[in-house]
Parts: sequence; structure tokens; C-alpha cells
Amino acid sequence: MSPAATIPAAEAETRALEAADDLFYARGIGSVTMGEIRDRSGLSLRRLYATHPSKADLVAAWLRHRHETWMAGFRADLRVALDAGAAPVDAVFDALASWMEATGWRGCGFINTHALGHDLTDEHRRIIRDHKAALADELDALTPKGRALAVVVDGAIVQASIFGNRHPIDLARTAGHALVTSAGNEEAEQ
Amino acid sequence: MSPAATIPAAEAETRALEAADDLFYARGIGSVTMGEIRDRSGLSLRRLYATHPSKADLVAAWLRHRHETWMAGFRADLRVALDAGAAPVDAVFDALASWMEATGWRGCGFINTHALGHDLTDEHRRIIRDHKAALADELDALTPKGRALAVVVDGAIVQASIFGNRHPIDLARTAGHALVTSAGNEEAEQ
DNA sequence: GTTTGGTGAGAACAGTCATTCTCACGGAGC
DNA sequence: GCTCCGTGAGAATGACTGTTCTCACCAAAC
Repeated sequence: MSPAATIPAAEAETRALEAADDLFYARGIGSVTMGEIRDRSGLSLRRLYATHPSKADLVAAWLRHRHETWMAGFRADLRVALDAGAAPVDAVFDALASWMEATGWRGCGFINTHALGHDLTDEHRRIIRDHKAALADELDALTPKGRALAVVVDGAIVQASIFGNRHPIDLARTAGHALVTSAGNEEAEQ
Repeated sequence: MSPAATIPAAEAETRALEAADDLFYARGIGSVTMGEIRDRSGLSLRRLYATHPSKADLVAAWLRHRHETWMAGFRADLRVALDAGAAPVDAVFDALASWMEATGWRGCGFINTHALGHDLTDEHRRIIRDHKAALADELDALTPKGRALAVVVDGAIVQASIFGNRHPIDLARTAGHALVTSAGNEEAEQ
């Protein structure tokens, strides 16, 4: 049914994004060359540039793609924990912990990309901001003080990445519980 | 008293580190060239390399230098807030807020550098880890649940950088208060 | 005054990389 | 079968950058 000659356009797109996801996330954008994207995707450079006119475009497409897949994965992990009877806050940190289990885990791709600073485009920054806003929305729908919880979550991700262990997740869980437990009486302290 | 010919060694070191601090922090390591460090420091390339044999060495020296200056600045801001009568948790977030006021604020240099991933050396990673551990120690000496507070603080820094405003500081402050307030009764919820 | 050692200024080198171009191929339409 | 378009493979281009080298200079030692 597909009139394609060698590789259908849809599969070329998929391959490019998956190669980008593997490499950009694992090693950081700056140390991945287009040649490596070519090798891993199996596409020719020509085809790669036909789909994404520049590395910056590929990065933007990757960020959009990763937003979709990460949010879907996170929601799925969240649902598993909730269905198992976990309280909302625990479900959030259980989901984080299981994400961290993945081999090659290296923190949040969006945070890491944002840290590049100078050679990002406004579009990159916008996608990153939207991703973090979407996660905060998600948590806010799940628990009281969800936006503050999102801050705690990002702290846990960053520290877990720097220290190379899961202890920050436990610390963050404590903070999350405190936050939700105190939800009704924020006026208590002067 | 100094037998130096043109620029004393101590001043050369200072100039190199200050130039590195300005440029690496503001723009990210990857997009700063040694030529720009030379221009801003006023040192010759030859002198620069005599002091720091490679860019990676300069980066390590910069991280060590920034650790000292940042911690000193943070402690000073903390003391100001405490002396003004702020509660410990508030003092922490007041200090963060005043740090963020600085023009060109761009998040935490250590977190941003760590995000580079692949082209860091083990030494770089060690310095970054030590810095975050030192901050956690500091907070832990200041408040109960100080290590969890450190996680919250990092979340606030990251989100403030991504969203470009100070709102995450306020959210984090809420989390910090909840944490400290609930310090005695963590067994309350099942 | 001459030698000497370190210096500044900047050229030179070597490697890397994003991006484009060449060229021969293979299938689709006629 | 011939033409033609899009493709793959990979060479070529052009720019950039970390690092080293050249060379003339200047201050201090003798």
C-alpha cells in the first residue's frame, strides 16, 4: 500500500527520532554528531537532512517526541502505582523511582538540555518550558499543592542524577508528604 | 616584592578564573572558546595554557573557584536574613531569591555543568557532587530535615531557571515550611 | 653590554563537525 | 527499453576550535 521506494517517510521519521532519543539523552546533545545519528538510524545523511533541515531542528523534534513518550510512560507508571493502592504522593515517587531504574538513566532530558543555555533556540526553550508546565499541571490535578510537588520532583531528579543514587527520591518523598499533609493548615505558622 | 615580569602569577590566576566564571556561567562551557577566555582575561593563550594545561583543567579550576565564592555568598545572604529575624527556612529562600536577582542569573552553574554529561571528567563530576553535598550539609545544620530541604532548593533553582521567574521559589518555600513544621510527626500518616 | 629565560601577539596545526555536493543506481511511468 | 526522479554512500566543503609553535621583545643576572 505504501508507494515508497526504499524507506517509507513515516519509518524514516521514527528511526531518526529514536536514534536521536538514544544518543541525545544518553550523551548530551553537544557530544553527538549527525554522523552518529546517521549510523544509528540507518538513514543516509541526505535523508536525515531532508526530514530535519538542521541539527537544531532535529533537537526540537526530539524534544517534542520525548515529551510525548515521557509523559505517556510517567502516566502509565503512575496508574500502576495508584491501582496498587498507593497514595497519590507515593504513586508519584514510585513512578519516578521506576523511571530511574532504567539502564542509562541520566536525569531529565529537558533539564539537561536547558542547561546548555547559549546554543538553544527560543523554540527549544519553549518546548522545555511547556513540558515542565504540563508535568506541573498533571501533578496539580493529582494532589493538593501539586505545583509545589513538581518543584520537589525536579529537585529529586537533579540530585539523583548528580549523586548517582536514589536517596534524593526518598528525601523528596518526605517533603511531598509533608506538603500534602499540611495542605489544610498553611496558616498555622506565623 | 614580587619578582614578576609582566603579570604576577597570582593575578594571572585570578584573571583566568574570573573570565572563566563570567563566560562559562553565562553561556555554558560548550559555547565558550579559549580565545574568548583569553580576550576577557587579558592573558595570552600561552600564559593561559601555562596556568591550566587544557580547557578541562580550566573548567575544573573554575568549578572549585565557584564553589568557594558561591558558598561564601550564600552564607553571607543567609546571615543577613537570619540577623533580620527570619526563620531558618525563610532565610534559605530569601538568600536564594536574592541570588536570583543578579543580572544574568542562569540557574546553578554546577547543575548546568553536570548536565553536559559525556564530556565531563570524573574530576568535574566529583567537584559537582562535593558542592551539592556541602550545601546539603549546610542546610542540615540549619534546620531539621535539611537534606530534604536541599532537594527542594535544587528543584526551585532548576524551575526558576526554566520558567524564567521566581514563582518556583515561593512554591519551594511552601514545601520547606511544610517539611520543617512536620518535623516531629513523620509517623502521623500511615 | 651581553646573555638568558620567560613573555605577548598571533600565526600555524590538526582534528572535528554540520552541511552540501557528486555520482551511480534502481524503480516508476511511458 | 528508455527516461527521470529520489535515493544511498560517501567525498568534499567550509568553518570553527583546542592546542602548539614562531619570533621578536624585555627585564634581570652577570
